[in-house]
Amino acid sequence: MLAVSYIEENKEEIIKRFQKRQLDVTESINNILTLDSERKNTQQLMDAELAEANSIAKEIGILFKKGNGKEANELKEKAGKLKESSAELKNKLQTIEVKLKELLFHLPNVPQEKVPQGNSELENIEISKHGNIPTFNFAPKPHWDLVKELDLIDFELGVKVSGAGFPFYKGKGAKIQRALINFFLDEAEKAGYEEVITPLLVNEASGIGTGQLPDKDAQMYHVNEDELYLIPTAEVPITNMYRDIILKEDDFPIKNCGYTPCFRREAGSYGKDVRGLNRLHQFDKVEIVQISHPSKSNEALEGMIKHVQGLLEKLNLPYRILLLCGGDLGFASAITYDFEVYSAAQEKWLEVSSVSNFESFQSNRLKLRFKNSEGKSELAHTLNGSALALPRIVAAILENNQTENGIVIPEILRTYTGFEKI
RNA sequence: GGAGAAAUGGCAGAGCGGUUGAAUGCACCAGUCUUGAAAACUGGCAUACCGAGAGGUAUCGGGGGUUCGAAUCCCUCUUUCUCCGCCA
Repeated sequence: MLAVSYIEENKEEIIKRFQKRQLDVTESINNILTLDSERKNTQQLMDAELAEANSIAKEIGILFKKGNGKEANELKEKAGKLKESSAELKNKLQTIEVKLKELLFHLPNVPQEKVPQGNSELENIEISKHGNIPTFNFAPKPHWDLVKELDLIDFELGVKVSGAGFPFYKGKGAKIQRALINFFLDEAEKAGYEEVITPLLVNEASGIGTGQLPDKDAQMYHVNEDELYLIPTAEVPITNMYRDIILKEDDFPIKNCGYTPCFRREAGSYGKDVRGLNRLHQFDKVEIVQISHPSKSNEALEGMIKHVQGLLEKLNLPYRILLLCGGDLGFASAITYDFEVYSAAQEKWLEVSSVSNFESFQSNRLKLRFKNSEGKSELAHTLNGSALALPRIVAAILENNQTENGIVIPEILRTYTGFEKI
């Protein structure tokens, strides 16, 4: 959520920047500014009436103490009338505030200057490409065939027990999951991220804080009975640890990491790239989160990119980094880099990580602030990234490392798996 | 799940219808003193919104109500604690 004061001060620039998202926000920004000035006017009127009512109430108190009941009763009548009209103003103010919030909630974040304009993923910019795409002297098999032959992952069993998109990992397939989780967590810890184990169900306020609610509620599983949501990413509980908090300047940077399963309904995505591990309702991910001083957040973003790169290089996977164009940029993000790993058998790039700077967009919803050097509270910046999401990494390892006599486990993982080959 | 008690500033803790945005202590910050520090003393020390400012408004777990006036009374929700039950 953008701050109204920010919109007011940077109106033209914001409208221009939203063109990167292919959005014309002129009208909604004008509406926001009009509503906000209405809000101010109404509040001024209401405050004036309340001030008068308050001073009358005080007078009445004094009169009663003096035993001057007659005069006090006259004042009571006056105060009663003031109460009625201020209640009307209060209603009006609430209506305005609801409308204003509605508009602000539906306005996405302002893309950074370097974000390219564009409509869809086709216009994302490839920043760099690393590693070698493997070649085979046999026809490489896609991971869904490999996992079946080797009995590593059982999709049908998942369908029976839960439904599509909820696989069982078995034997060495399960071990690889655990190995990757531990490897990712160890690397994050080395990079200065403190590990947390979070709740997997969160309340509505948390969903609003990080921007999943009120708009994308169709993407989250909802436990109606208890008004809780299953987390779509550890970003939600980790970032919400800092909701309603005022930090000190020397608390920065705050770095947390956490492994969680992630639950996504993936409503409306049927039929597209959903085979095997490519798209699941439940998957595992290690997430890294930073709370940063506004002046340092882009630097922090660079650090997170380096960290993810390090993981992919240690796993020896060919990957590329994309700078997302405005049209493909997430609702809450000001700038996002995607990491894609090459899948040899599917002959395509699979997204395995998304690293974003949300600037103050989430902080404003979260009321996550810090006292700046002048002693004033200012919104902090939030960032997060996947480091990494498991399923497509597993897919790429299986597919890229297959040989005629088995799948070779990346060297770095062998101390975690305890085996070198499947 | 049942019965009871409670929720006040960074923390502890008063207040239980009327100059209470809130005593007091601790913590913290600044000043005096000191070569420096400690101690002592003096002052400051919540958040948001409105206002150029003076200042105003709201907030004592959340929401609603009674009243001219609510931290204080009522309703409701949430959370915590104690006891009982259940349970990895």
